[in-house]
Amino acid sequence: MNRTRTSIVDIARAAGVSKSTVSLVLQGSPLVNDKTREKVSGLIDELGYVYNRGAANLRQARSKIVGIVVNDLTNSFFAELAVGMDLVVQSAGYVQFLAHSGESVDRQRQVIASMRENGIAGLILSPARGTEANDIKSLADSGIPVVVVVRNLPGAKVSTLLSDNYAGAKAAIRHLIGLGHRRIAFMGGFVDTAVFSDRVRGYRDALVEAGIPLNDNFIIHSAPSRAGGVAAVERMMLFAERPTAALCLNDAVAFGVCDGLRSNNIEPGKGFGIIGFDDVIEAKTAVPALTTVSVDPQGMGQRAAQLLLKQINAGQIDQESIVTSVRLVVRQSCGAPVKQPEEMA
Amino acid sequence: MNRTRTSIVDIARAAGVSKSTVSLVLQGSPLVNDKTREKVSGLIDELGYVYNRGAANLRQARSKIVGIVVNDLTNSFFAELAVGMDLVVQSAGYVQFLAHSGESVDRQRQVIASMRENGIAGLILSPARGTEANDIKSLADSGIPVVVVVRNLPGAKVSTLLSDNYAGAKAAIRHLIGLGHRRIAFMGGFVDTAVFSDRVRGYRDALVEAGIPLNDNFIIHSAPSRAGGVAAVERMMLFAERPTAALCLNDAVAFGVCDGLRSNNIEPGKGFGIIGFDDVIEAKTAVPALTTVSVDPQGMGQRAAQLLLKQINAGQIDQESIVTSVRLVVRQSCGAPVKQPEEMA
DNA sequence: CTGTTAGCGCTTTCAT
DNA sequence: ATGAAAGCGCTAACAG
Repeated sequence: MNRTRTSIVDIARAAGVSKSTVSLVLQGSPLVNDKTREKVSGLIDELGYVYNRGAANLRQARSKIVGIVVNDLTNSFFAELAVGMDLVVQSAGYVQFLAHSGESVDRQRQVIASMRENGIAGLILSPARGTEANDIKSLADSGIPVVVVVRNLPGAKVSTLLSDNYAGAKAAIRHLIGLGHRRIAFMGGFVDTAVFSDRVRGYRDALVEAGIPLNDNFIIHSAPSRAGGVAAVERMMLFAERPTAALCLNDAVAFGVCDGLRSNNIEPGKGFGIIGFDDVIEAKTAVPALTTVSVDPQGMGQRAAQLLLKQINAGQIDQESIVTSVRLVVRQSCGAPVKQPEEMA
Repeated sequence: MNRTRTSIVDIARAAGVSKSTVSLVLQGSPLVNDKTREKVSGLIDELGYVYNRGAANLRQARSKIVGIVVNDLTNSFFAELAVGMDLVVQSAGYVQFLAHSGESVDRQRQVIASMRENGIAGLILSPARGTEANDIKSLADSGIPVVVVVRNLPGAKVSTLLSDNYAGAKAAIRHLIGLGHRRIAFMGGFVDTAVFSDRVRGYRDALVEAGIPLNDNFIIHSAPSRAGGVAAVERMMLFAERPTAALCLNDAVAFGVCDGLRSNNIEPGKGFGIIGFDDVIEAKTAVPALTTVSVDPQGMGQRAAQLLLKQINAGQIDQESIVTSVRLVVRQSCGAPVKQPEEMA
């Protein structure tokens, strides 16, 4: 209940040594005599001393605090991302300012500024929609490491963790093949995006790897939307030898494919294997049992934190490096246990 | 990219004033001449000065940092709780250390210690299972306000936010009455707990309020477990005039009631209105569409944060005060939109 | 209105 | 192995 906490000098006086000695004890220095160390340590918890890390930070001009700003903690994907970060941050002896931007760039800017004033050693940002490279420029320029996750920030000179579309597509196709499918389509999207071509490449390579002949008709282009998914199914229905499963460019397309299948009296999941990339995370709750390909959020969080800590310790920040994260996770909405397609056509 | 950040003296020198003056400008003091203020402010963002809150904290022996420790951020209930706290903490100009204990008391203890060293002005704790009053005693004794939420910590002399069982029960019954039910049972539990009697009191009062005669047979005692729920239904089936709905002591009982109804060929929700108190939060995912009575997590988070800030600003901590939180929220697992019983018996 | 002075609690040479 | 002294960046009296 003391108004002024007991400090290093209090325990120094009590032990009859100088504060330097106490400081050395605190740091576990080997230069201090065992007997004094013992006495000092005794006093330390006898007097209920608590270390003032703020003072140390000031003196040393560094801190073991990292900032984490997440666009939507309410979304279980991001919550798990945060938990993954928390795990490694904590084990490394750091603490985190963890804030929720609620997809507001204003709030995000504000909170980043505040964290900076509070002396964070680094920042992990899962950007709010509409964030620009500029929003983290001054921070990064001041030499504080920044790691961006999940969403890309074009033009920002910081390390970024995005999902590995190629590997993800490959894993998804392997999954379908493992379920016994041989005729597998790729639905949705056009050729002009990097995302599309990476995913198609993964799709192709996985088929080749399994010795399944490629059939270019099975790459069914359409708008990357729910309507596009419906359209793709309609197109597919015309085929003499129809696919028994499909990988969809994203979850919106996948929803559309479900719609399309149902109006053709095919039960998605049962009659037709279907996996969607989980891009439009916000829509996740819309179709409960959809199997999706997505990054493992906790794992991604851990990697992001590790990356940040590495940069902090190196005292040097990566410029322009883009790291990609792999890992297929079959998830339903709500992170509930996996539900697989139970039969195949 | 400077190794040493520009400080208050740098800008003082540049402006040809003393650092006190700069400090005053920073604090928006009215005692400073408009012209100097202008010059100083100009230099401040010209030189890219960033305020060192740590130094200020040290000098003032206080901080605008609060600690928040949550037992499971992965659970959407607690994630939303955290978001509610974040909202008010941030608007009050504070930052938060937010950590996830993962239901580990060790981890929790560790993280609280770390936050304390980092100079938090207060702590909000959603305790890990097994937490004891002792775990926060020294913190509270040192004069740092602590607010405990969701779970009670018997013996802890701190303010605590728990749900208001009486009001919750009342709200639940009103809800069922609003759906047209008149014969409503209360299932599960025995008389010896405060929780039980509060809930039954709410149940009774709501019925009286609606002019529905009480029928003591409709209070069906049973173990507060899933098995207890099944047993309660069996008992109920013997009644000549059966209830058409029930409020269950907790969600475990409610699950049991669902089981029991199904084995009697009654469809829960459709054939029989059923609401469970949402105590066993961990079980939430087990029954997707169960209607539950629970506190609004965001609202509770906000209230907790407000309470904490009030205590921080008062410079004085509540001892032994227990605040209760109201508010019926009809939720399914995953926080998905409400699904109501669509018909009544 | 503005400058001087004296720390907050710690770490860190540099002596001893 | 331990102490003395300086100083991190800021605020708070107190003078002027």
